[in-house]
Amino acid sequence: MGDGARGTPLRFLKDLLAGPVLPAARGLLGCEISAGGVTVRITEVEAYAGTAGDPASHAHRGRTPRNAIMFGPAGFLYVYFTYGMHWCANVVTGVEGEASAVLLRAGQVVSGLDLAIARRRSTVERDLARGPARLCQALGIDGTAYGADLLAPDAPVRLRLPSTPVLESRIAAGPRVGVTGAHDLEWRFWIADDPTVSVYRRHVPRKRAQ
DNA sequence: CTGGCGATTTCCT
DNA sequence: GGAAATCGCCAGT
Repeated sequence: MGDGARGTPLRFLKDLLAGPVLPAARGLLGCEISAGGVTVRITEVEAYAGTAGDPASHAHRGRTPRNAIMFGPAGFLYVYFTYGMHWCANVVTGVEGEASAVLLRAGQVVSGLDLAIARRRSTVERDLARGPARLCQALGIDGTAYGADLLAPDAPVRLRLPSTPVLESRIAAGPRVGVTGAHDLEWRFWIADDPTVSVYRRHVPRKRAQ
């Protein structure tokens, strides 16, 4: 049974996610994520290296109840609550214990448009999943989806490869959004010229900052 | 178009 | 107690 999966799209996706986080992040572009009757084509992601010297990662200071799922195997969903009201979704990547993950920053709603519009205030189709919190809202993802197996057919949140892969030449890279430090790392990836990619805003400290 | 700011809860020091 | 991988609304250019 296990050998029967060799060479299949599922196996390809598993291997992609189990590998280094930067190729995994690039490979997630164009993939489709489905939840709550809505499917979104991923157009923008950010890589986080977990414990491997990335101060911006939630796992940088070690395992906590919130980030525990990141320390497990690849292909599971890490969702976190932030700014008092927003949920954001990550795909856990790499090997067990490494805690790397890819933040899903934006996408294009490709099915379940009515449901997505109902969950969001905006009726502007381009903005339905433009931003990590908006993407979760459009898909109806919240804390109950924490730890979902994205590759299981009966999971509440599912991930699948694109029907037509995104060409490497169409992938753009830049610094991560909202991250206080590590502006030199270009670990944000998006599909060039896609209108659903979120607008880049450099992180501005609210009060005094260094 | 750009930039500023309030909302509101959880997590961690 | 303070910051946080954000968003939507507001004002000014």
